[in-house]
Amino acid sequence: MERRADFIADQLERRIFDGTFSDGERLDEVQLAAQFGVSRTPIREALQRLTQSGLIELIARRGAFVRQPGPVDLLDMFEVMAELEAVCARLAAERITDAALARLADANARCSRCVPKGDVDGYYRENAIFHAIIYQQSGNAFLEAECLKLHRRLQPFRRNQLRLRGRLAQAMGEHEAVLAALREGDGEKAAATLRQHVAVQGEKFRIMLASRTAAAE
Amino acid sequence: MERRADFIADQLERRIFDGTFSDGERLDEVQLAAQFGVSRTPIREALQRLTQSGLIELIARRGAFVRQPGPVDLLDMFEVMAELEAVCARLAAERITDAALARLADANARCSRCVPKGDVDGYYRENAIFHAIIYQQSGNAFLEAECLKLHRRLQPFRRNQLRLRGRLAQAMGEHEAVLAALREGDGEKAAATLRQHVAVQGEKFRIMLASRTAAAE
DNA sequence: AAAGCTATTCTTGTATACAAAACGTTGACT
DNA sequence: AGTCAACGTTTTGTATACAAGAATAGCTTT
Repeated sequence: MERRADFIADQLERRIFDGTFSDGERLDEVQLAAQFGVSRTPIREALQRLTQSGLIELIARRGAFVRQPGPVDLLDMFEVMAELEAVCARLAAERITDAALARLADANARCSRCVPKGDVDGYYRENAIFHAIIYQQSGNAFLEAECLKLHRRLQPFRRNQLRLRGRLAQAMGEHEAVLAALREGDGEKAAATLRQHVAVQGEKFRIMLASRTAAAE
Repeated sequence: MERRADFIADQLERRIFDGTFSDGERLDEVQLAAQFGVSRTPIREALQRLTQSGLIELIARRGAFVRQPGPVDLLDMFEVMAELEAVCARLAAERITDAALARLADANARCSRCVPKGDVDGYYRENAIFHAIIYQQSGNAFLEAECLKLHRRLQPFRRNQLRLRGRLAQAMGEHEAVLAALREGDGEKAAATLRQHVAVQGEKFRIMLASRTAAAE
């Protein structure tokens, strides 16, 4: 919306993602205002924008508190992401165009070229394109928007997952399987494959949760 | 968040829903401020809150514009609602408690008592509870929250649908089928039944869209 | 007379000043 | 000494004042 509030919201979002702000921390308006060299007004607008993404919780007359998702939250979010992508795949299987299939194959090819180089950043970029094409080809603009929103929100937590040994190659195989199912127009197969592909990324947090609850006993 | 901004956001939301503000209309800040007897500040905060629900589009240095969803948008949203509820049902089939099954049966019983009386409001209230229990029993708090958000957003468009002849009785039957599937722990059956139950509500807008495109040719 | 440019005005974006509520601290009372 | 209450401080919520960009209208020019 506004120039400065927009910029500030982006900056704050980045700092929440990279852990500069820890969970539960209260963000002081005047302090942030001084830090950005602006008044409290654009700070407050930025904070409101961030509640929208769920990164911040705004409690009346108490202030803005950083809301870092815990393992349980992340597990839930990955589960929903997996289901939403599965829906996209199922719908796309019937609605996808030949041109889009070609673009999917392209993104996949560029993806696989990154694997031997160990180019995680490059892989991640092309991977995002691959998924975005499937969202779009669902033919449902609302679904597409929701998927992009959640994908973006989970981004920082998914990157770590990609660095695990052998995960890149495995993911490539899953991409190929999804593409093949879409080519065949087999919606259920595409959905199941993509659901599993995404659900795997949540496993890390399931393990983290399991070890934590075990330690608490 | 804030007392007045919160109230104002609710009021504006109501006016958008009931059609007081038409699609594309620009909302003047000073005019609204005068109308509510407050300054521009809480008005601006309320408007920001409404962008979050997608009811308003905020364009930089141009103002706030009402975004009434068209038939295409509604069709997409109902499709996503159907899929999300299907996911809830599938997950709930494995995770639901006996107590929750009893509450579902209760809500259903209260629902069916409203049908012969033609009590649409009562039906709608109990119907919302029925669906909310299924969201909750998915065991996924994030999914539950997303479902509640979308359900709430679609509320004004669903009510009209309920007034169609025979729809209430038909919907009751679908509720019973979902409950039965959940009792059996048959996730796929519960998902398919609930998906269809919700998808029917989007049909009205598909017809509206079809007649509109036909008229344009 | 029409088109383009400029100036004025209207509206949004930001800063500051003020009000009210919540928190912490200190003091009095039991 | 402990607890509760009142006061002061800090911080959020709201109002108003100011700045900057966008729309519009009027003027000039061709």
